[in-house]
Amino acid sequence: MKIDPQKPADLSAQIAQAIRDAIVSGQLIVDERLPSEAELAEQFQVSRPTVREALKRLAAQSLIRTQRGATGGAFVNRLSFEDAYSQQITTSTLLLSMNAVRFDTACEARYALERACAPLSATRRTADQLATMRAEIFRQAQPGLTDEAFCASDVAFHRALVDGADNPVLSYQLAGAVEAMQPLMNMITFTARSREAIIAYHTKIADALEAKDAETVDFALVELETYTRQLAQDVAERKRKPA
Amino acid sequence: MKIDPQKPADLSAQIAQAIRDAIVSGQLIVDERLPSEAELAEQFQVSRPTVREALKRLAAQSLIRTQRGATGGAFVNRLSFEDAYSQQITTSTLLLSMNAVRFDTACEARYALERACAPLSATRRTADQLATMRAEIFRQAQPGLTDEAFCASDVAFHRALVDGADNPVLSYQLAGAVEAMQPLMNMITFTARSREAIIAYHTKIADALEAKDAETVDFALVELETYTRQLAQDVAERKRKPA
DNA sequence: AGACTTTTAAATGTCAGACAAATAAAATCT
DNA sequence: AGATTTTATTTGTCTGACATTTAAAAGTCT
Repeated sequence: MKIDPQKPADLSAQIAQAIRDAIVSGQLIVDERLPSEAELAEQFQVSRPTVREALKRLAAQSLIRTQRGATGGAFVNRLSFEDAYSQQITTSTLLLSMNAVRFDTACEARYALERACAPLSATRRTADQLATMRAEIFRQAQPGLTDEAFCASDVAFHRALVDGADNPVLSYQLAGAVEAMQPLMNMITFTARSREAIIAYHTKIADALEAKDAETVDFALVELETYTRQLAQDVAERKRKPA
Repeated sequence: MKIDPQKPADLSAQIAQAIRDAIVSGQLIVDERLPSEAELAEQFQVSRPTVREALKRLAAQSLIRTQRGATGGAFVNRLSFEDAYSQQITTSTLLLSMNAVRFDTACEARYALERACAPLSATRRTADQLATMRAEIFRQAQPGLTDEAFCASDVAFHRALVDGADNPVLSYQLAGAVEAMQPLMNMITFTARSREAIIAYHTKIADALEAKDAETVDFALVELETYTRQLAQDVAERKRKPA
């Protein structure tokens, strides 16, 4: 891990990469303490600020955590699913907004992934997750709900569906896909009638999950996808011809 | 974005979060230049090293890029799919290795997601992607191939399948799931017979994709998943009773 | 002796000021 | 006009210092 040729790029980036490699390859294990900043500076033959910049890079990825005080230092962090979620959501959101991904593309991806969860969810969903879905459906039916609140509730509903698969890896992967769609969905204005339609689909999904009927869940998801894409298309067309 | 109460945590983390929020919310747009480090230091009433640590955090997430020289500075980066891939692979790999996710869980997630791509891939795969899959199958049949090389080729094969869906969002989401599995797969020793079996499944998948037969692709993937999980189970049992 | 308080040492967090290197625009020269 | 040199700006790095936090060691009192 000591390797550090002084030729090409930023020293702090090189040092960060060296430590990152050591973590990923397992040379540094969880909760192990890194040498102090002064020691690392000596080891890499750089100054302490440079080492610190490298450590901050790693901290930004939740690969290490730092602690002050006598027994403090930088420790290899056990990456939690929660940390991974939030990073993924940030990344996915930016990816979608910065690359001008078409609504259809994002929508297709989201529902393809969600349908992958559905059969598992139909088998494993807990009563608790079912209750969450019912509660969100109830919330969505409230009059006077803003469009944004409606979307947030929609995300919570689908999140419960995904978590029903009882597979943390799947939940992690899908958190990005579902939540990153929210800003795009927020561009849609939901009329009372369209809300009613969406709630009907949600109810159908919840009912089918309760009955552990995977096929019906899948069918309802396809319908919901079609309907959502139609809504977005209408909005786009109305924008083109505003009068 | 100027807000910065000096109460709780590290200043550099706060500053990074403030700038990150400005980017995510769209206040700072792609390719826009941030104020110079000296100006930021003045603006936030901190020293330049503190600002630099904050910027390094953002650089670690590929949110900004820096450039030296007269017209240099820190610029809001257009997050590329490629950057997002590599970040996701690092995160997923660590998540799997650090949290001792069971092989079955990861495997289930991977194949669930891959099956989500399959119908799209059956419709849209290009001749080029098909050729890649054939080439990887050919490589997998070479005698004297190490287990690691076999796994790497396996990843490349499945990667081509996923890319066949022609949906960058899906490709991005699945890159992590597929590639992060590789270290786990590397723990399996592939006998000549098991390689033969896997190659047979791969061939079946490629044939079905060529024929645009989504149903057969799905069926073959299920078979491959079952077989892979059986292999892993055998390895685990042999470890328990080594004699 | 045991419990409490004080001191001390080690570590990260922050600051100030300086110089090096890169880079493009401005100024200068041929 | 074109090529060259100068200059200014900005990031990258270094040195040295002080502040803050924290736990262990030392000391004190009952």
